[in-house]
Amino acid sequence: MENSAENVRSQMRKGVLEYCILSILEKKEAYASSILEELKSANMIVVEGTLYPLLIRQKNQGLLSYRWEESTQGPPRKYYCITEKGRQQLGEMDLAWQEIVETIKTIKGQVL
Amino acid sequence: MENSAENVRSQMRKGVLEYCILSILEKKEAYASSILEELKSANMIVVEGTLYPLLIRQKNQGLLSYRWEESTQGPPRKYYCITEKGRQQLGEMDLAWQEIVETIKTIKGQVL
DNA sequence: AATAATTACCTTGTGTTGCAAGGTATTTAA
DNA sequence: TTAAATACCTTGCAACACAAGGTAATTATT
Repeated sequence: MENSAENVRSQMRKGVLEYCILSILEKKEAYASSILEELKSANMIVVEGTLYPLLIRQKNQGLLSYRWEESTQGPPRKYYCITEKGRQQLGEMDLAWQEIVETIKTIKGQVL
Repeated sequence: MENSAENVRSQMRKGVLEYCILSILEKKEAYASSILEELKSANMIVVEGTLYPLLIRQKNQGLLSYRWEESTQGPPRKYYCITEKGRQQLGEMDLAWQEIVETIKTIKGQVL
């Protein structure tokens, strides 16, 4: 019914993906395909059907803005850029992430 | 429409909660209310409506078993216990968690 | 004895998220 | 002119967390 190992990873990605996107865009603007590559090279497998709706959601929430840019090879690219509101959200996410990492450490206790 | 800071935490909990439950039950058997308390003391806020379906899901997947035990104060308690299959799943989750922590570090890059 | 408080269990309905599996449009190479 | 590559996007589904309810057993209070 499910590939256990892959399902485990998929579930853990939830909620962390938005954090990853904002973190990537904090450094420099990027378009969807390049974000996919950066995630892939960081070992986080994400598919288009996940990323596009996510970017649109974050744009609708005012966390991102975008501009079109012609490409020398292929169709135009939609470059996303983090907004001030996005930076604030990212700050909250940094805190939330650190808290969760600490929580897991606490629960795993002396085992780890 | 949403409390941003709390929503961020709620989303990040997704997928990690199952990991927390198995980790808690790895150490010793426990019943729902005591699991709630342990999570709370580790700073992870979870409500009953989240925990009960989760325990039932994990039991149905064969990751947990349970037994009833009378209580000296109140109704009987349902003590959950991790199974061998649960331990295997926990092993996969340990790996998945470490991978995600590494991934975030990679993405945050030299910033952190 | 009747009522309230406490402790423990559980369910239903809703919104969010990730994914599989599709699709459209532009440019370049064959 | 056809195919390949690149880039965009949508629809339908399943899993999850949560709010807001509810039931049942024991003990304390009136």
